[in-house]
Amino acid sequence: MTSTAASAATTDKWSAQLRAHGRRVTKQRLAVLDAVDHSPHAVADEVAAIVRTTLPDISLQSVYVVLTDLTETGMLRRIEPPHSPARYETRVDDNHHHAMCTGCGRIEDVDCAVGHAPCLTPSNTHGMTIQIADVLYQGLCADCAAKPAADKTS
Amino acid sequence: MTSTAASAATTDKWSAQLRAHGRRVTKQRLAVLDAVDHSPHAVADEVAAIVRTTLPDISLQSVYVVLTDLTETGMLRRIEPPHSPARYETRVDDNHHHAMCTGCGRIEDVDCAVGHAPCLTPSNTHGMTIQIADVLYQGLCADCAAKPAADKTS
DNA sequence: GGCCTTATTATGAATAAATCAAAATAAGGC
DNA sequence: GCCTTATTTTGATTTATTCATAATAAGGCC
Repeated sequence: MTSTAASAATTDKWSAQLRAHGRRVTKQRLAVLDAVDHSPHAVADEVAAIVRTTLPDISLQSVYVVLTDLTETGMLRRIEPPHSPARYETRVDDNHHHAMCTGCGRIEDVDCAVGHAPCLTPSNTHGMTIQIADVLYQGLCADCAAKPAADKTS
Repeated sequence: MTSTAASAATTDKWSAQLRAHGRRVTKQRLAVLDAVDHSPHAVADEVAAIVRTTLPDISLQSVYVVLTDLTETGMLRRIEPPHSPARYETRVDDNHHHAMCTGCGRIEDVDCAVGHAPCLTPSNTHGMTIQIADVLYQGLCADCAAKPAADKTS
């Protein structure tokens, strides 16, 4: 019989990765990984809400602990957009970036412009060894552009 | 006789810009603009400390109000790096980006890689009209690379 | 130069996000 | 199944920021 929420296959994948990072496999970690995987760019609150569908009594603090730990191992990626609490996603190590709508706040994944991480080779880094380049595009999504002032029904 | 802290010339420049944005010219705004101009990437706390050398009784909240308002007019640019409160700078409208040292947290300006805003034309924006592209490089600065574990004097 | 309107600033409290320390629990090796 | 130690829980705490309201001052006008 399969596990409660996630398919056995994905659960196995997470378990293997957790072990590879020297972490124990717990239902909390699996539930958080599953939640973030199915709801990319979710904030801690939202992750907690999803996790509670399988673990009703988990506290927000515990979710924070797990999210922080998984981010440190590299299994999760944390995005910190302006005017929004931190968001999390399972898509890591593929150098993709993000676009945030200034209207509704929605966040979408955006692949790197040139494909091979052009932003990792800036002109002048003041002697810094660049390890990560996070790009955040901001603009108006198609929906918000269609109804620029829908809230002001004159 | 010149004004207290800033040169008359820069003060005049800020004043003109404030008026152009329909804002009144106040000593608080001038002091904040001057502080941010001389200490780029300063956080609100630091801006308040600098401003207090000329306006000793200004409260942190007032500094926040001014910073927020000036950011809305576009006279200041707000940077929100991970694991740091918001930072401010007077360099606006020149499409430059930032590099943050993962060791010491220092932030440096970085001009755009290709010069003409390559990051403004990503491959797939899901129908979004991109207005801004903020790039944050993270890596180890020369100083921190030189002494990787200076705190652990074993 | 002084007055008046209205923007701006000050004040104090409140909120949201995230972290921390210590106690309770459970994973996984034996 | 037991024991060690990682993990989770709990509750309090911190930090960054915002909000509502009252006090103040900028700049146009006479």
